[in-house]
Amino acid sequence: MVLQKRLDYGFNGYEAPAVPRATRTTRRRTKFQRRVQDDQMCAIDLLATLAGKFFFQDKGNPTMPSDASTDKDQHGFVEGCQDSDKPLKDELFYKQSFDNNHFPHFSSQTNKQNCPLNELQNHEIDVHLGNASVIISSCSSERLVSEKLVDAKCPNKMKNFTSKDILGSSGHPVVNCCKLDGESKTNKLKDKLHKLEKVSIDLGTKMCGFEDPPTEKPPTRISLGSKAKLSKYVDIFSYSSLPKGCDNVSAVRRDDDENFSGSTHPCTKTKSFMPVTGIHGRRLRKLLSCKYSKIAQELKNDTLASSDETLKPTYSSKKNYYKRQRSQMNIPFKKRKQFHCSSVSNSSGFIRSADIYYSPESDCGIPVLESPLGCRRGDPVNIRIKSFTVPELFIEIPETATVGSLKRTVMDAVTTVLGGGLHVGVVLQGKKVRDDSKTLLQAGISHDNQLDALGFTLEPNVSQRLPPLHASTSHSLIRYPSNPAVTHQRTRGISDMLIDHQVTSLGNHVESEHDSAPSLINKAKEKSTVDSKPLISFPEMSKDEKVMIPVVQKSKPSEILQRRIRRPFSVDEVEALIQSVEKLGTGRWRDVKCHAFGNVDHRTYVDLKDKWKTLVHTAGISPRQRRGEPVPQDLLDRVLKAQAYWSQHQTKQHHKTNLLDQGLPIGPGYVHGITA
DNA sequence: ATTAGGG
DNA sequence: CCCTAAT
Repeated sequence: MVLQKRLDYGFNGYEAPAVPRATRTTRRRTKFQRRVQDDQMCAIDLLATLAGKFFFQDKGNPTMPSDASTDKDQHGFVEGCQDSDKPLKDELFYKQSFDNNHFPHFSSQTNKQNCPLNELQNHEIDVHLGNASVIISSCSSERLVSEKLVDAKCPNKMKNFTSKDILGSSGHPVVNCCKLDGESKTNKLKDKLHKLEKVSIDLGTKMCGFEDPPTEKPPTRISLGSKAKLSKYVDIFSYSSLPKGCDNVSAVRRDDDENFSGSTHPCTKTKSFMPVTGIHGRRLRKLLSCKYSKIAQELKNDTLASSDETLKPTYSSKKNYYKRQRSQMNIPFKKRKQFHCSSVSNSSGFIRSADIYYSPESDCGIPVLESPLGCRRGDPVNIRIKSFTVPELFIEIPETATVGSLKRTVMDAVTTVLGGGLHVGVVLQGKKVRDDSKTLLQAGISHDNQLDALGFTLEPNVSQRLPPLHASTSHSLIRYPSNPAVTHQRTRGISDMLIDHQVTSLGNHVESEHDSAPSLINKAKEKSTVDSKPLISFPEMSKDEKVMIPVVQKSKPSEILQRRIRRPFSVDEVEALIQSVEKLGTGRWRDVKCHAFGNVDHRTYVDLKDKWKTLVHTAGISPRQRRGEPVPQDLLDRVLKAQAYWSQHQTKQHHKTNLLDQGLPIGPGYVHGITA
């Protein structure tokens, strides 16, 4: 995060609103806050770009010790992700083969080789469900093109998961369930299986490059048996807890413990599948952990031949991957491409989606296993969700608000929407399918149907995180005026638009004011909706589509530190500085300040010290490389001489002898010798 | 509060 | 211009 900040700042151009410099005390107090903000912004940055939106956290317990690979934690999430590819290949790529009728019958030895549980548990971290790339659309709304692939298969036997398996014959990653034996009957194993399951899902996800036009992305498929319960189906997307009363059968996990242990498990068990708490905190991590999918791609590129070989290539590409990821993280918003632009409005206003594509044949050629209940084998339903559209953020903020507050506001808005979790709704033929316990078949979602009629809705789930709008004045509505000019901009996303807005609004009024809280307008916009209980409902979208997002305002915006405006030194100032330094020497900046800039408030001794530093540097480089108002060469010469002189003479020694205290600074002989 | 340096 | 460790 620090790096990020530095990069943003650079060393050449300072950009800051001109605001009164906070007192040191204040600055100190806000230091921490600022740092947190940086991190948050970074997170948002990632959220909005890198990831997109459907990075569902699957790791059940973030704090869970990861035995063996402790370095994973030490290296941070990114590194950790990479590390996980070690066992990853083994662990994740487990696949059951179909040659056996009964899974638990392979030798435990083989099993262990193929799927060491201890390793599995080490890598259930940073798993994300599904993947999505953020599409910043030129349309009025941000698009999340998410291509998820959740190809549920339920082979009966486990086998090594080779790269081939991973990629699938079609070249698309597929998710496979895995089965373990031995300790399978223990709860511990069950947990592991759950984790494994998650991993499997994750694996099946494919990372889409930002540069890849959506249309070029391999289609993501959701293949569920007709028997799959809708609840699980939905969970895959919503990452929300299982609906109460759900069945124990799920499309994704149906073959794991149930079949394995030979017993059925109550749905409560399934809940662990989608932990709802702590999502927020782990989200960033998740975002950064897209490596799994990335790896899958790399495996592909590396043309792996055998499962054994998969390890090497993966490792070798680790660094590169890391770099790439890093660099991508640092790409400014506007640099990130967007590709899609199409949105459809829906009555609820917050949704959309869906080009669903249906494919009667399972292109992976993997048979769908039988349901846990021992039912017949169901026909797979392949659903392709081309993209999700996230409603436009509508932010309204006073012109006097600072960029910083705007950013925070946006951040809050985004986190509110994404961090609050999303509920996925299934819409069939325009009707919302509410019964989560229904099977797809029962719900009418089968390959026999025209899946055109199938749609999904994404609904923000902010009600649980935010009190009702009217509950507190600390909430403000963020709205962003949707004007055609903006919405039609291409290759720009919400953030850019917002920034632009800010720029436009504030213009040169950079020196306007310090943080001011966004106006608390339209608070009453709240409208209760019968269906969606969210306290904060989203008004119906008008044609121009806009969504009001309540945001929690920072309690003490006034304390938010602002960077001072940049004030280039004039030649006169430089000369004064040089003269003073010649006399007083370096290392006595306080005195220099008093002597040459005593009445100049905005030039602190630190500034002068910094300026001297840059002057020395400037004098040492070729004129061509200098920037800004050119400093006369003669002045630069003096700088070098003075610098050379004072570097030879300890300034402090002279300090004792000078009479500055009396207001009669006495220049060293050097000055007289040179200037006189 | 200053100073010195790295960012 | 910011941030910090040392003074």
